[in-house]
Amino acid sequence: MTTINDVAKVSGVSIATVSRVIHNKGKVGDACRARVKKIIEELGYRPNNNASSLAGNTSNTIGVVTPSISMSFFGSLASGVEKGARENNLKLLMANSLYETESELRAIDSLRDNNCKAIILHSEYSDEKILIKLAGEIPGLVLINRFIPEIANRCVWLDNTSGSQIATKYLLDSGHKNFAVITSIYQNRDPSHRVDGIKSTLDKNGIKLLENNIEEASSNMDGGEQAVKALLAKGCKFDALLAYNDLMAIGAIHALFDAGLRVPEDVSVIGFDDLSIGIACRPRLTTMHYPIEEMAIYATNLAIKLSEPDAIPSKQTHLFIADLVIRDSVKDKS
Amino acid sequence: MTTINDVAKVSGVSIATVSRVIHNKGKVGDACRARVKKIIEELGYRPNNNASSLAGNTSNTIGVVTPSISMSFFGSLASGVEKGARENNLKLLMANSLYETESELRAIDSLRDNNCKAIILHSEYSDEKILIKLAGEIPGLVLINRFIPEIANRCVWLDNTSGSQIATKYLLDSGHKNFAVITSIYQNRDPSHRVDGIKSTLDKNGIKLLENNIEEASSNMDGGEQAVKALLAKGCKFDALLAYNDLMAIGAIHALFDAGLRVPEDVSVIGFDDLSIGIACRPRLTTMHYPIEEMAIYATNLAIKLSEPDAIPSKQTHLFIADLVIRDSVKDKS
DNA sequence: GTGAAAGCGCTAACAC
DNA sequence: GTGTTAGCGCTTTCAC
Repeated sequence: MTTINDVAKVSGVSIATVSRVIHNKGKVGDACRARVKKIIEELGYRPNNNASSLAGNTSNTIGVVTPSISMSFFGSLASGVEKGARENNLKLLMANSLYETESELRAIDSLRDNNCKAIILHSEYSDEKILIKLAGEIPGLVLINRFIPEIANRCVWLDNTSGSQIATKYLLDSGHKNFAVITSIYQNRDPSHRVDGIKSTLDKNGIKLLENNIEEASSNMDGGEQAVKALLAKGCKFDALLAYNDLMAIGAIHALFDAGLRVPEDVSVIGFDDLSIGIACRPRLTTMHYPIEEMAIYATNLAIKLSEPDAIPSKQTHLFIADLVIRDSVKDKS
Repeated sequence: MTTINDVAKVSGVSIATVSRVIHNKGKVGDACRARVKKIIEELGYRPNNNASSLAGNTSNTIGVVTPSISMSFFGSLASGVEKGARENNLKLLMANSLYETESELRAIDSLRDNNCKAIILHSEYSDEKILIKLAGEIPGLVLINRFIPEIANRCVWLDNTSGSQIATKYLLDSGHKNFAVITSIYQNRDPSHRVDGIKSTLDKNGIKLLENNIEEASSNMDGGEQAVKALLAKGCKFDALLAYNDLMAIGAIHALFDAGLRVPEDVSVIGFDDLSIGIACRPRLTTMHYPIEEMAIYATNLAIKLSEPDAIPSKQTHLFIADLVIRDSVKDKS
């Protein structure tokens, strides 16, 4: 393995000079710089990141922790962080948190051990106190998809409420009158915000969403099917169905179809997230676009900025808005 | 930041002893070991990975490079590597290669700079020579989804030919007679092997697959739609359609449906890969399961083994077999 | 059993 | 402009 010493020796300069030309800083004579560059090239020298991280007390890695990278949504998230990292010439360290607070914490620790410059954390299960403490300890920590007022500036999140308001409004505008909602059994954060958005919009338009028309289930395709079956079994009548997310929406479409109902002719269905799976079903799913990749890139840049020693604290939070993707699962009755 | 020195000082021993208790090796008195452990706990000490990598000339990271982590298939791959890494107490470094040889190489280099112990590489665009050279330089390099005879032992791959043979056989056994194939415009490796498997199986059963019944397109949903439209436009008649992958298969189902053909009543469709998207369409897709996550875990363990200094070279290659997942897109006419 | 000490490859003062 | 040098936090040989 060729080291900075080898380069220095061959080029007949000191390692300090080599270091200077590598990082393009400090003063180096033009001829000297050119020669060293050439030697580096010839020798195929590449700096050892571990050594420079150790010596410089920084690292060129950024970490991301998500529950499970194999899920489409988190794949997009990771992809965004990777892009951001690449643009900033950083390496990406990844850890799965596996949907529970204990392993989530372990994942974060493992990234810290590697001296990550910044960490993007999608935390679902750790409570706010822990996260606030963590944020205090790690300057480059940014939360994605979660808002905690005390560390507002470290949060990159989506306005779920306005998202579902837009969806509801769209259904209303296209002439729907009887609404049903299928949502997650875990009525915390996102699910509850989305339901709130629906209720408030309906309220404003003089429509009361009956509790009977809300069904909770797992937030996946199966859950969607089950929820719709339950709704139907209760004798619930509706011409518009708002699903917590795309997975549930697709399950819902299947259940509706199995029950002899046509989408969107009999029932309009709208999802949330805009996963690529939304164009695999028929009708293609109308949904709210969750700009997760864009948010992840943003979060990455933010985290890098915050990790710098001269970062200026701010009270600004970083809120994104979902927008409507119109496809074929909603009928225009207006 | 608390270092090994702090721990040593507080426990009144040398750093050598602390290092010994951390790694559970070498001889340390019981009382001493217990005390040091306690102090480590109390101080919340965590070893600095960069320092130990540097000093020990190894690292605790494993790298994975795939074209694009946001695609479902590669998400599963990465997920497998992550699992393998976690089981071995390693961190995962990730890099996207973006579908071209130049950035693929850059990605690999960036992982090497970090002293990765092992690297799992899904390479589509680099040629064999480069990969063979790379394998020579990096003991812990394992290729996934690619077979290169010269470095057979470093390849974890799938038997695409047998996979499509199984699929074809299934269609034959269920009474289909008229076959059509939609495949990728890039007829290298996987796509051509899969087509080969189909042709040979058909041949053996006295059926000739007409060139006219093979259509090439992009290997995604749109490509699947286009290919089927082209087939239909040519006046091609078929009751069984083999798609290069699930994405194309789903596109095909849509195109068939749009043309007024029912799946599977009029045409049976079979995919390949077993992406989760296969249950989002109706009928649910019958397909070949590509055990990519399992393969990735296997590859990770292999790479770790190979990276060890006393690794024994072997001529064994690591071949996996796809198996049939029967759902609803194939009709039993037998 | 335990400690001293020599690096690992690099960065960043500081000196010239 | 360029070189010297003191570490960064750790592993590992070698003494005792």
